Amino acid sequence: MEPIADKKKAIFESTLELVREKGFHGTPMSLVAKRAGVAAGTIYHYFESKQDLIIELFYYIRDQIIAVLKSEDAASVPYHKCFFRIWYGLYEYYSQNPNVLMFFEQFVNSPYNTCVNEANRSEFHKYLFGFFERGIREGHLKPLSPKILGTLAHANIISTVKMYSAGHLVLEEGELKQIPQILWDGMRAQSVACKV
Amino acid sequence: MEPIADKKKAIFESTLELVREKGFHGTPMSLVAKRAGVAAGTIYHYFESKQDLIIELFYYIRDQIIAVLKSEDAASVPYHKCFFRIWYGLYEYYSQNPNVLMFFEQFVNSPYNTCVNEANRSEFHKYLFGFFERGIREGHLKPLSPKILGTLAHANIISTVKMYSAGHLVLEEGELKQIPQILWDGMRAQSVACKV
Amino acid sequence: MEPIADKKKAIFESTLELVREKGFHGTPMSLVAKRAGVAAGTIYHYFESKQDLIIELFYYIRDQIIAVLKSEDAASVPYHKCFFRIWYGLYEYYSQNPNVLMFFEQFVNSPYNTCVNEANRSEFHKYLFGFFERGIREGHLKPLSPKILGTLAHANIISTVKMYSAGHLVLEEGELKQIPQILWDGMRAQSVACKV
Amino acid sequence: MEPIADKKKAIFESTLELVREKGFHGTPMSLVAKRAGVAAGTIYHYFESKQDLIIELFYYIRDQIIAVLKSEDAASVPYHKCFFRIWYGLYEYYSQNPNVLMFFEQFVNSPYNTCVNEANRSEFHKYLFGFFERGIREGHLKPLSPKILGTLAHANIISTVKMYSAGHLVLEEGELKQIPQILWDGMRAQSVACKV
DNA sequence: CATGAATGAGCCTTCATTCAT
DNA sequence: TATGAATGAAGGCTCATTCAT
Repeated sequence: MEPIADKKKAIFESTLELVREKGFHGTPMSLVAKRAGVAAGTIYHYFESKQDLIIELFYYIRDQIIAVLKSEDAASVPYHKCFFRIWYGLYEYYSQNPNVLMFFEQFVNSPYNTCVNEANRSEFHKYLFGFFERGIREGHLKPLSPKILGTLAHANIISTVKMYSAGHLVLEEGELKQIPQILWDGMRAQSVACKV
Repeated sequence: MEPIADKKKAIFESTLELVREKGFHGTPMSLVAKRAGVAAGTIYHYFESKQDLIIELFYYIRDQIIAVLKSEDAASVPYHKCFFRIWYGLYEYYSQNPNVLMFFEQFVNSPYNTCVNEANRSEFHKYLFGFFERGIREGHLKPLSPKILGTLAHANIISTVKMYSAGHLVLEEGELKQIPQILWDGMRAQSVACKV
Repeated sequence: MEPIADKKKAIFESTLELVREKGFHGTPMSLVAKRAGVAAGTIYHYFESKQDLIIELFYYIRDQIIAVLKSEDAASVPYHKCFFRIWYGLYEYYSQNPNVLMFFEQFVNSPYNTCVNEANRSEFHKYLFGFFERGIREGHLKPLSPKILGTLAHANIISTVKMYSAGHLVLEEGELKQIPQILWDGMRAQSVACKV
Repeated sequence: MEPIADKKKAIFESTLELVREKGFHGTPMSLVAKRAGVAAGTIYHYFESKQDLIIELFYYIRDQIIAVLKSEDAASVPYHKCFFRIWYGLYEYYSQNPNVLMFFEQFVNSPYNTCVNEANRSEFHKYLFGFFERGIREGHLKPLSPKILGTLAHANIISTVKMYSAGHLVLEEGELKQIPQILWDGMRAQSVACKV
């Protein structure tokens, strides 16, 4: 992976900020350019169109998130522990990159989403679902579809971040840690759960 | 609540369809008008501006969802049962009104959202959180913030609907019913859970 | 043929003038609008795009020229006389509508031309060639392809008008009338020509 | 006349091709550069501006055409024969260089044309008209203005080439040769014509 | 109330031209 | 000489909104 050109990165960051502040529609290319410190025309050296910029930005972010997933998943660590590490890893990433989260949410519910081919879109899901598939196979989780468990888990993380961002979540000492616990309690194989 | 004028409703439905098909940005007033079978100017007799139309539509939908909540909640029914009835009620509603769900998701992540005052926005949450507050108070659920439980539950429902809409969810006999079960298992008071 | 809306005609005339003055490329829609006395957006009520405007204008003009042809051709008049009447008729029309001529020349040598389907483009030629076909059939003209004779005749007329417009043609009493004479002398059946 | 630098010639040829394919407006400097195999900036070492490139290209072509004229005109050859040789010479040149013809036609009807001073523009005409002036003086042609005869003759040639390029001209054995004949029959002094 | 032609600000995009390397 | 990334003015087009009918 070669390093991304400075200007290109500046354009990405500028877009990310503006989309959060004003939404896709409220983010003209002229403003993206100004905040990135480049001329309007310059964007078109790096991206074919606004749509292309948005989609490439999506890939750029997706790769970051995949990197988080990979760094927290390890076959050598007990599954239970990985589960919580991934939860916290993604939680941290999204919390510290609120621009990313809002961009992602808007992207998914936008017409741009339909322009991303299936293979590219689910690169992230491949990793995520893989982790849950393993949990099911090894008997840690309820025997449902990995897609279902993965999707629900991700939704749980994102909702938590959004509550926090919106100021609705009081982060008392122990409150945050109970949220992945709810998820785990719901998903773990019940026989194990009640053996205690 | 007086009944909504026919044209107003037609405009609402037209907007809802178009926003799903083309997103906010791809939904010009002229198209809303055409599909609603009215002239462009007519919309401005019912709504002050496009923003006003969007926000009023948000309220219109929110009220439908609140109605679902109310119809499934009943103090006379065991809490556990209400929980699942609400889950299924909202699941059904969103499934059968996919326009609504996409509109909602887009609305929340749009600049329009910031124009809705806090009181109005949380009308729905008041009911939702109230239900979870009761569950905690009566000892059915883990003693967390009702906001957290309510938000997580709603995210769980919406994710399920979206999986289904995207065709990722195989609705085998028993698969669907396990999803609210995951939620319940995660949220219920653990002492109770393992007493069995 | 219903009368053309006032605004539409104003846009046509404005375009015609500007294209002569500044060429296709030097004629922005904003200027077309300003000179036509309408707003820029208004043009797009009447035409889908700049290309559409140009092409419709082409048809508009073509119909005027066809009308000239038709008004001068008459089976009841001796062929020789019709020939000269048509020559003068077109010459007059082009001379008095120099905007039209320059537009036409530019249109033919522009990429827009390829957007006009064959049938539409040759509506004018159908009439023109028809006249020469008759001349050949009746033995007035050399037995060549009517397409060739028609095309050469039209080029002759246009060249004459352009010389005049450029100021290169001194319109002495008898000079102009010798030009169609050259054409006629070249095209008429030789046996007849030298019988005299 | 020093020989033209290789790159300069490549730029000329590239421009010529592109103008035919896409018209003036559809021929950006960046594309000219790419097809010529040079960088965009390089063009500006050879030409001051796009306008300068176009105008210099016009002269470049004009000189080629003048060369054709000169090579076919010879005082030692009977006038009648020269007339046909020039006709065929130009016809051949334009037919084999269709890029040239389209460029020329577009140039004449473009705003660039007004930038060429009169003296330069009519360099070609000087030769052309000179030939017809001689024809008149020597009694071979009708006693009209040489400008008129020359212009009509040139238009006749160009029309023929364009018919051929468009595929409208069936080049049967004898058909082509009748076209300059038409021209000659029209222009030659009539007393001579009918003496036969 | 209803209409829809008209408006014009603002957006995405192109492209002739420059200049640091 | 040669390069090509960068510039930014200008153009085509959209669309929320108005208003005369």
